[in-house]
Amino acid sequence: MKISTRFSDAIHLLAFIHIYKGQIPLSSETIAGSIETSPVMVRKLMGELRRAGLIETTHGTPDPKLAKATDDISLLDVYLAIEKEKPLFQIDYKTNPDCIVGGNIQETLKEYYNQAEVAAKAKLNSIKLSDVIDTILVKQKEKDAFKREIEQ
Amino acid sequence: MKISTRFSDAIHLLAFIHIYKGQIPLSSETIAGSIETSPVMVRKLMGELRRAGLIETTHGTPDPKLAKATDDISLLDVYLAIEKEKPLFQIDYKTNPDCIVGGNIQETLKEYYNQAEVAAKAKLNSIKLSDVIDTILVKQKEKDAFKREIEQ
DNA sequence: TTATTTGTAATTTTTGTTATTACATCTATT
DNA sequence: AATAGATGTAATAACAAAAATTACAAATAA
Repeated sequence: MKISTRFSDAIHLLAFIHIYKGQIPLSSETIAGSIETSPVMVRKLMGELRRAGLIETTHGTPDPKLAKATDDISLLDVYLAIEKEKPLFQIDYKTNPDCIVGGNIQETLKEYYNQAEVAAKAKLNSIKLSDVIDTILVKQKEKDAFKREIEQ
Repeated sequence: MKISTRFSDAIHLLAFIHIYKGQIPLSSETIAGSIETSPVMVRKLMGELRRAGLIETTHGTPDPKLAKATDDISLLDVYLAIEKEKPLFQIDYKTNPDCIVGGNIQETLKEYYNQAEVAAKAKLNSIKLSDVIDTILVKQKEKDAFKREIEQ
């Protein structure tokens, strides 16, 4: 199949809206240009973020807004908006039920996988969109400073 | 993102070897019957587990052995043997480098994603193959007891 | 030396992801 | 109110990674 970057793209989208709001028109076309994906994909992601209460959009108007402060949106909020109930670690449910291992491995791993998944989610919940945006802006400043340096 | 069922199947394989060792011949055919996959897949997984030092096999002989005690093999050991460097959360590397967001999102998310990944891995490292096997055996005993009950 | 099995490579099949096409619906402007 | 430009969504095609299959050399054990 193909590896999904939807979570990564959704964070990109939110940061983009916050950083470029008021600067350029925020159409799905414009946003898609930054993510380098299709406008349809952007609109689909925005639909999921809207239903999760993270952004507000108006039908027909290219002007999405964040529905909350950037320090009130965690990466877990975004993850859940996009990935929903999808487990982080995939369990093989097609095993031989008549075997001691095949018949009990699912229930067993479900417990242990969940512990690891919760640990990751707790960490995602501690990271806010504001952290991501701050880091992006710092990295950009560093790039600009280095660029000026080698130009002299 | 997301992990295939190979991780799940590898744990299955190790538990199967431990539980059925000496009881039945442990050919890739037999093991594949419990996982409900192909013998070739089993041999591939066994190859990776062998190279990671978790099992010992002999070419031509259907008799794999665990290379360590079951409480000395953690789920993280198995995960790393199978998934190697593969990140738990996928970053979209194809974004517009001329955009502030598109040009810095990868480096930014790499840091934060890694924090979440480490949290999950630390938890996986605390769970041992012995825990998995104990849980499987307890669940089987419970099944057997319940089955006897409704038969009377 | 023969049957069985492992170890691997190469190829095909399967399946989830992304891209594309199409269009109804809404907004804003004239 | 008519038009241009946008969103929201469904349906379909194209694509890419995983799993299954096929094939066979090399090793073991009888």
